[in-house]
Amino acid sequence: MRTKDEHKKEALFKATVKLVNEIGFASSSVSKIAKEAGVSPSTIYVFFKNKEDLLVSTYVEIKRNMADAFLDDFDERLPIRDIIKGVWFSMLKYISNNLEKYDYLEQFANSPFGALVDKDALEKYCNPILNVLERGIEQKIIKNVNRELLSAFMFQPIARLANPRLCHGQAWGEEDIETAFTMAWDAIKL
Amino acid sequence: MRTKDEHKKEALFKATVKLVNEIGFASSSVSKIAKEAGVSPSTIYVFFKNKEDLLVSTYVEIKRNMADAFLDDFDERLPIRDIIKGVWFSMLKYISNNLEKYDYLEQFANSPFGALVDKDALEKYCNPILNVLERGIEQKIIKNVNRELLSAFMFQPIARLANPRLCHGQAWGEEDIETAFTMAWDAIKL
Amino acid sequence: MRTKDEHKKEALFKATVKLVNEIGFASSSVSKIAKEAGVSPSTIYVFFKNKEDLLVSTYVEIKRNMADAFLDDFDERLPIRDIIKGVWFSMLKYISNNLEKYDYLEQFANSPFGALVDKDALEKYCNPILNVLERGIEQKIIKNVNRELLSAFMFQPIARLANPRLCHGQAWGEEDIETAFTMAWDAIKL
Amino acid sequence: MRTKDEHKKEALFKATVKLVNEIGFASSSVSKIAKEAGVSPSTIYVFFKNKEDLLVSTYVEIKRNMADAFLDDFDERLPIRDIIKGVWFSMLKYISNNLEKYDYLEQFANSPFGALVDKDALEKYCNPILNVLERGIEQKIIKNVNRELLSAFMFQPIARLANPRLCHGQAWGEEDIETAFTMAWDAIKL
DNA sequence: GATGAATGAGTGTTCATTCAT
DNA sequence: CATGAATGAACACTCATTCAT
Repeated sequence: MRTKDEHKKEALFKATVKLVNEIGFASSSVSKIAKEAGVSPSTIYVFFKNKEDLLVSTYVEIKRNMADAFLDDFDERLPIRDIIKGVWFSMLKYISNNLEKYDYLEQFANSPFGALVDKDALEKYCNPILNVLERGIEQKIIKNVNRELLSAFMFQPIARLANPRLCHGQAWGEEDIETAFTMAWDAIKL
Repeated sequence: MRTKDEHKKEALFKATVKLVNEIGFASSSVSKIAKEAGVSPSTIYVFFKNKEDLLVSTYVEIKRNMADAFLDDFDERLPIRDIIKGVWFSMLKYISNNLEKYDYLEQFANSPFGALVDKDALEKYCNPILNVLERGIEQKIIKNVNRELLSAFMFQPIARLANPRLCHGQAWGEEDIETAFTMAWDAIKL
Repeated sequence: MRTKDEHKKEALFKATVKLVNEIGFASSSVSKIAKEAGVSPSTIYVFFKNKEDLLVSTYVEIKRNMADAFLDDFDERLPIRDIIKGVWFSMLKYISNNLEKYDYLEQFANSPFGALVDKDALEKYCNPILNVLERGIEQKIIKNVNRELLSAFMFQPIARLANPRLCHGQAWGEEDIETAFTMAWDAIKL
Repeated sequence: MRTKDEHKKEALFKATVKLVNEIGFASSSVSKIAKEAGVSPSTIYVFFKNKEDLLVSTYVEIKRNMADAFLDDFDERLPIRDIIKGVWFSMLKYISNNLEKYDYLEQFANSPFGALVDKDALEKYCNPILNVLERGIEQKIIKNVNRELLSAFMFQPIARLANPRLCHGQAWGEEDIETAFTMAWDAIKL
């Protein structure tokens, strides 16, 4: 028997992300994705159970990839503000350098497929960051408020800043980013 | 016969929003929308040029409706912080009470259709708010930074807090909202 | 609006029967049937809910048609043997003249679709014949045995005689048919 | 290694019959049959030229098996009526005990595949029975009519009685079967 | 001998849209 | 104005079969 070609799976992930960016979730059909990936539509069903499986797998793949990047130079021994600043910059950098992937996440989450993923399983990737926030609260550095609020003010604005659709192609300089982090920190610091 | 027309158009807007919420953008076909609205599929083409026109019109309709609500009890003569707090609470209230419409906006914006709307035309609804921010900057109450940053930290977190998909059904009490606004204000205030 | 074209429904029935005869139940696809009927595949879904509905409707249509033919010159006042002989000849004649339809019935019945039809509803067409058999039993003309046995020996052989697949194209003369009925009658008569 | 082969071929016959019974001719795909038999789809092409060959071979296999059973306790020296009664009971018994196989035969015969089998080759299995009928005719015990008529009245009703689809699950007692044979004999006896 | 990878052709069905009324 | 009839194009998916191993 022939051996399974993992390049094809990779190509399918790539094609899916690219197409969803170009023509949107709704219009990204199986056959278009196949053509973009340079395989036959039926080949997709060798690697994935069905279209849903392809889309969800692509999502999970990106999420895992992203979580790795966020925690890349994560160093627990630094002062709390510095740790968070590190993560914050990692996020902005990753998103800026992977706009296609980020856009896929957004479109995926804002679709009925979003409900299909095991959120809790994915959230455990964020635990190291959440733990740092907890420590900050204990040390009276960070406001002791609902954790969702902390996340919302720390990380949500990044989504906007990184999204060229929302910020009409505004390019952010080093200075702006520094300023932005200061604002995020002002929001959550005690 | 004018009245009948407008009823049908209204019904089509409603049906579109409802369906997109229930089954998503991709699965919301013209005929399903027509059936939900209680009209024939071809009737849609009496009111709209095509499917795209229907979706975009629905979007614009909601945007206009929303902007009205945001500026409902807008009073320029109040202190700046109070004005902004008023708008901020209006937004959260509107979104909480109109989750279906809000969800439609999200799905629409995160799709290639988003690019079809005249953003500038819509943004002029926000001018009164932006003007208040300008005054705050002049009066050294608000940080003099890129305006996108101000918007991002003022309003982006609301999107997260109001979105039950992202905050798994967390219900926000009066206190939480008060806290959240404090954080937003901390972020932008000088 | 355009008015529904009943000719097309008729053409679809005809095409279905013809194709099932030529290439069999298993190979008769929706698109082939559409092409044979000279309509678009999607037009089928204007007249029928789905493929199953088309096949079942075709079956029921033939059954009704057939029952009418069987009872065509049914005359209750004749002697019992003559009534049955009349029906018997009608059946053989109808089947011989409508081999395509008969073949469709056989293929349909010998398929999982067969289970989908409301058998009892169809059997009521046969009630007049069954009633005659009952009278024959009361009058001690016909054997008083399980009714299924009577049907099996009266009518089942017809299926074989009329089926050219089973009788390799044997053509039946007047005499043969007369003989065959005698045999059927010998089987059930007391 | 011969043994392994034949196990797989046997398993494929079994799987084919089972699947055709459960989901019908049309839906019984090569890959489903392979899965049911516990082999790879491509393995089928080791044993059979193609799908058609598999289906036809299964048919012939059953036919051979069945003919053996029919002539199991065939004893030429008995009186003619007893010989025929013996065969008749063997048929009914075999069919009742092998409904799956019988159902396969029916579905197969009522399909264009039916035309592909060499009928004459199969019919030679029936020669011993036909010879008995000839002797019965010579001895003026059996009606001297077209041989097809004799077969039709002798054996066709069995198909009906044994087919639970046609006789809605009617269970036949010893007495009923005795009666049924009497009717068959009445039909053909002089 | 036996297999899983791979595919072009085909499946049943729904799509957005037009047309005649 | 409003509609149901009608369709070509597309949909997600499965098919029988071949091929490299």
